[in-house]
Amino acid sequence: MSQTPPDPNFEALAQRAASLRAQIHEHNHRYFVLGSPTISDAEYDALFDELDAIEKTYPALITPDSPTQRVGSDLDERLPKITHPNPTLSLSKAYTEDDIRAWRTRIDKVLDTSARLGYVVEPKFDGLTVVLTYTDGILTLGATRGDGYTGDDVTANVRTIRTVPTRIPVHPDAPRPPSPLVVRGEVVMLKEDFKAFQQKMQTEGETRFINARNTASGALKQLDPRVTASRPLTLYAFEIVDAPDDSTPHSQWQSLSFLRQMGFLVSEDIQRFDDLEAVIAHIRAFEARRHSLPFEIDGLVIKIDDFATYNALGVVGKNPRGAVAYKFPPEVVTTRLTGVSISVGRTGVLIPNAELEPVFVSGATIKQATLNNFDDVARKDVRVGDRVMIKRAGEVIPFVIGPLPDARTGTEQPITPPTHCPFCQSPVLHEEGEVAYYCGNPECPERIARSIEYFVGKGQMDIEGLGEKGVRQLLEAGLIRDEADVFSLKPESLENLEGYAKLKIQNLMNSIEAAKKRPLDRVLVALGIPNVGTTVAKVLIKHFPSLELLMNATADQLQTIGGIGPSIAATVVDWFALPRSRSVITKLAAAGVQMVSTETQITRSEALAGMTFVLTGTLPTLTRDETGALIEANGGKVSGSVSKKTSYVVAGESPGSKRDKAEQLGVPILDEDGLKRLIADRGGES
DNA sequence: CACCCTCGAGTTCC
DNA sequence: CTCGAGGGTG
Repeated sequence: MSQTPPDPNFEALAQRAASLRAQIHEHNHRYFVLGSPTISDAEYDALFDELDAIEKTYPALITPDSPTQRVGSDLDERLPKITHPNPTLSLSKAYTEDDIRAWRTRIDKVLDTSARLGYVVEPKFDGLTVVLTYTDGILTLGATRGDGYTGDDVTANVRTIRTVPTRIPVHPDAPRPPSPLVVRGEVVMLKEDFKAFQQKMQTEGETRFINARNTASGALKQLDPRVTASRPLTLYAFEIVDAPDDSTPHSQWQSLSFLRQMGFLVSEDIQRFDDLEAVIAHIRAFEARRHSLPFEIDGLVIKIDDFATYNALGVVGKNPRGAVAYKFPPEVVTTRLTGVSISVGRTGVLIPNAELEPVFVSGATIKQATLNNFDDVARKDVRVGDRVMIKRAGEVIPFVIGPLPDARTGTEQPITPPTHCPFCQSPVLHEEGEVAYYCGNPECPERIARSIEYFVGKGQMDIEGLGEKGVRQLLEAGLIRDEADVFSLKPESLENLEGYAKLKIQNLMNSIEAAKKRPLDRVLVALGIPNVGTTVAKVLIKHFPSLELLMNATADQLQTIGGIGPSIAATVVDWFALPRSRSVITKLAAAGVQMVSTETQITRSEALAGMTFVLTGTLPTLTRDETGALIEANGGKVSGSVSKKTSYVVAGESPGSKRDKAEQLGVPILDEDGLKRLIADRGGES
């Protein structure tokens, strides 16, 4: 060992280490004792790793009480303690592919061999590790991992978990179990179970259950096993800790089948590889589908398969050398809710938006997230100033999971629905039993801006070159006041506007001209009548093939149409009764916008008549719109959600949850070719 | 009246 | 993509 050279930063690092130790101690206390953490697991890990790194560089800075010197504890003083004869060690962590390769290189040094090694890759469950002891096949002890050496005795609680065999073998013809048999497993709450449980508790006014892991942990540590029994826990077995030598497998991969034979639930998402690069490729692929797993994971564990080799590798510090835990980049982080802004949609609904201290999650810096509605805010009890947990739902849309109430200082401000529209000051409306709060003023400038944005948007009038910014600009310049004014824009008046060059103006004019020929059902959608989207608009136009006719229809007449109930009928009639609506329609007609249905419904065949399709993912050659048009042209229907009634799901590259749902319900799945073949087989046209 | 299916509306970042 | 709510059905 060489002498550590003096470092000008030594003082600063010593201070930093002390501060990290204090922070980690506090968070340990909050997490393990109070059960209410104020930072996310990933942030905790980051603090820990930073301290660990400092101490590795300057071992002189290690103090006996440093959190790095012991394995984290989750002991609960109310429960009886047991001592583990075979302590559970923690695994060294890897955050990058190179970390994994480095792990392999360290192995080579120790073994002094480049022999081919087998690897088993398992999900790293985000739950609680428990140790189960069986004597003559009877479950005699169930204990939490605790700090690895000492755990809580939760035998009675563990027995209530359905996937824990209390007596093995489960099947009479299976081999007799060795005795004693000590098995390690992970107690988790499956995502689906957690969701259902959370919902159930919410209806009973309990909103504390924020994440599956903490809920599972709480459930397992109940003093009354009946409470545990009422919570949907699942145990996955993943390791044989101890058993008489001659009777058990000699590799991890074989132990997993052995555990299955004994009647334990073992995850199906475990694989074995002979090559480290294959392991890495697997990890990369796995990360993409981690969300379609039934349980939460925060990474993958890679183990050397062969026990003899694994044991020969020994232990360094508190980590076995034969395994490594690869951690996914964090997906749940905490940040501060600095404020709430209110937006008004074109329908008048007021939506609270969270303003966040910028934070990096799942590949992007988030500084804003929707809070959906005020019911949600009240249910979660989020307040301005709170530290909140954030994730990106489906990897994309930022989502506020909930506050960390224990991090409050007392200065946080509750969020209440406004009594007046922030844009036009008119009183806010709220129907009893409904979630939404409305600005009821159809002339509200913000609502009008939103309506026009929607009107020119894609899928409606589809005027290219005119987006949100452009609409606001035109409104401010006084060039438009409503939807119809878009059609009377003059090239000359645009010239003075910032950002409008000759070519851009020309393109915009062409686009506006083209919009006059949109089919009537699209015009109807564009008008933005509440509850009238593509489907409803099509139905309405079919029965009332001109705006003139539709405008004069009564609610009773509308209700006779299938799919139109009292609610839609009322909103349609009400909307046409508004002076603003009538004026817009008159102006549109005057501007030359198509106001009658040309009704040359280009149904080329009835090949798909009576069938409903749901689209997900990206197809190789057709766009989403083209696929939909193709299906409709052949008499089929396109729907947004998968159900038992769905005939086919058409899935392309990187499909979403709909594909999984289809598999669940047994709905057949087609690719693009499959769809084309189906149409051709039934005499349709592509 | 309680379900299930379907639709509509709004959603972030770059 | 997800939620809330409308419409229809048993």
